[in-house]
Amino acid sequence: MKEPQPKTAAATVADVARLSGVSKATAARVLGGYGTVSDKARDAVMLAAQELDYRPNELARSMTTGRSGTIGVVVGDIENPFFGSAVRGISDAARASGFNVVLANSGEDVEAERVAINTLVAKRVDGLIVSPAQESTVGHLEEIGQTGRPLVLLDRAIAALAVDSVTADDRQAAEALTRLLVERGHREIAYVTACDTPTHLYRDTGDILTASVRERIEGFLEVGAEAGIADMRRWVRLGANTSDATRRLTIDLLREGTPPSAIIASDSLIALEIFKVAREQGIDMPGALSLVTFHDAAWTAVTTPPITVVRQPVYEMGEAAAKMLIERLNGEQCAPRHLILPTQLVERASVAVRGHSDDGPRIRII
Amino acid sequence: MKEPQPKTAAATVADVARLSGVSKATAARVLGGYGTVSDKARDAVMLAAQELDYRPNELARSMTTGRSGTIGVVVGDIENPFFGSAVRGISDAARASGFNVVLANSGEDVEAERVAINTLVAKRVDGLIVSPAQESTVGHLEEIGQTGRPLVLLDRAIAALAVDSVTADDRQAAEALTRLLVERGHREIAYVTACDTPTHLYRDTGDILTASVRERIEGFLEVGAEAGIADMRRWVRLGANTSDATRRLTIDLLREGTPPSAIIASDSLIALEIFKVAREQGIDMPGALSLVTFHDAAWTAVTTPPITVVRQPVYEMGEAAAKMLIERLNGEQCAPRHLILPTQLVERASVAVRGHSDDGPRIRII
DNA sequence: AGCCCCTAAGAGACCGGTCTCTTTTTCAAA
DNA sequence: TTTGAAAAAGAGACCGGTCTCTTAGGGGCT
Repeated sequence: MKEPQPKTAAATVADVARLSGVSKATAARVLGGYGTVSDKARDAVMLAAQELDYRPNELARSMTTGRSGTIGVVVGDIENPFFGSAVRGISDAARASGFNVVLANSGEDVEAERVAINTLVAKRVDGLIVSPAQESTVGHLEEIGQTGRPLVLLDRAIAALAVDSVTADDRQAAEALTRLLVERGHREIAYVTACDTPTHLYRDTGDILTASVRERIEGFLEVGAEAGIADMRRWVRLGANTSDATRRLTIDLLREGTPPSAIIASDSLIALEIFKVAREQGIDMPGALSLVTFHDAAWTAVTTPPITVVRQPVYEMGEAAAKMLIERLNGEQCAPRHLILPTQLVERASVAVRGHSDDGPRIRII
Repeated sequence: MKEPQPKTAAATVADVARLSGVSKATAARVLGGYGTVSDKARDAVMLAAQELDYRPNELARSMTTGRSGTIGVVVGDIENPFFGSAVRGISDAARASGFNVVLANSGEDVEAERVAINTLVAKRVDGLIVSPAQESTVGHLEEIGQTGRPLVLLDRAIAALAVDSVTADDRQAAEALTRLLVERGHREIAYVTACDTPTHLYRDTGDILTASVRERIEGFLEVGAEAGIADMRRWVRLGANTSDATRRLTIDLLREGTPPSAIIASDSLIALEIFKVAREQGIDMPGALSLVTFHDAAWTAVTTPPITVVRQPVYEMGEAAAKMLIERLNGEQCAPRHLILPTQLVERASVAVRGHSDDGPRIRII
């Protein structure tokens, strides 16, 4: 029935036209599904197309139409389940509207991010969804707008950039988490994040170049201040961007003169590593150490104790970002929109109640 | 210095040529980095390019060169950490060789897979990496070859297809897992997989359309037979392809007259759900139920008890697949290669020793 | 029959690069 | 100075589609 023709070059519209005895224009109309064509011509063309195993060349099509039907996505690390879910949301929404996804990993490195964006623009993606590594370096993001392509920021908004964004309500979430701990009697609460500064030290929120993390730290500090905890800032720990770094940082933290009685992890990868360290060191959880984290990763529900988390609607964030982008591609011209999705505190069992007398069990690592 | 020109159409080689006062061909030589050009001309062109904020159009370039510098990847579900790691491996290797990745989710549905492949071919990806949903339907995979594009199968080989593949040693892994359980005295061992048949019933390995799973079940059955366990086949359970399905299936399994004393989960998503069910039902693990799984997902190390797993080199599998594909793209012409990476049994604490007297604790769910 | 409108089809430019082929320039050796 | 080969630059076809513009037919209406 169908003859495989491995060596022959792929059939083109012109080939089909020739075989079916119509002009290239008519064949193109049938194959491209536009214009008006008689049934007779249509049948002839379709037959010839099948005969030649014609496959349209989207590249050529994109070239003339100026639309590639492709959206570029740049995330920090697709291996992180957070981005895994987000990309799935993006990709489902994109497919529903006939778009494809080109994926690039930045490894949270701005330079890699810049290169990736340039490549994607060169490939003529119709629009981009980016989870920017840093807020301070935005030149490459601004350039996207200059090329006339819409951009949607995912998970991390940048105030200086007048573009759409989809984020979770990080500030509120951090406040809820911190307040929970404070209400349970905790006063030594550490906040551990993958974000980093050149000195690896935290002085003020201006140091933090990732909006979502900054918001969280602000919420954390504010609730601490409200509760009258002195020098809350010293409890912020940066640079937990690899499992090794997290491990070292956690051990150092727990070895200090006054170790924290509770830790807030900025993402589930960090929480996992902290959990492992605590378990290895034989630290009773939550008795001696409470742990809460952002991102309701699948595993947080099955540990002993299960972890209290803030659930971010990650899949939905990805989905919303893609939908926003596609609206822009369909001509939506409104002012930049900032969609902030609500989070949900999921209380499980990783937070202990501490007496105010400060006589709870103490961690001791040698 | 640089003038943003938002409304102006993107600058082309011809524009740059005009401004710099050279021919289009010369400008193209400079911008495209080929041919020989005088320093004077080069400088003029570069200056003009900067002035106009020239950005190359990869689409146009691909059209003439016939190479898009893009590889298409079709996986079942990017949300599954298994594929997350694999895609990261692919994407890192691809980038190292200057390739981009277009990602498509099949949702383990052959029809969606077919559509995705057609789209990717239409987009003129240089080659594809596919984790095929079914072994029985290969027409769309064969067509890839007919278009002259190399294909590498990931995680699931298909004997009928003469193409490269990268898999883990599933057979050996299943044998190791089953043998471990048998040696610990287990004789009622269930195997739970996401694969399914039209009847949802398992008769023989011919029913299983995913090579990796078939190999695993064969290994499972063989070790069972060696151990003299009667009718091992009845312990194979299919259709755990959503968390709800897994949950129902697990509860049914544990309610049977003779429930299993151990379960082998075919992937970490299934294991997670089984673990949750066991915990909810108050089943002592491993005392009343042992659990082992394929895929050393991050969480398996932190549960109580931690789960004994088979570690597959997932990232490396993705990496190897991409490297193989790129070799083909660079003209490698050898016969199809089948790379089988070794797995590793990671013994943790989810397997109990059972006495031969069959008097261990029994599961009872009402 | 004459006129008009509408459908169908063809011709050919165009998108933005690459690449071949040809012509001009450069420069060193004779 | 002449000569010749190599280097540099230009002209224009080409990739495979889309799309505009033009021309050829086919009723319906007066």
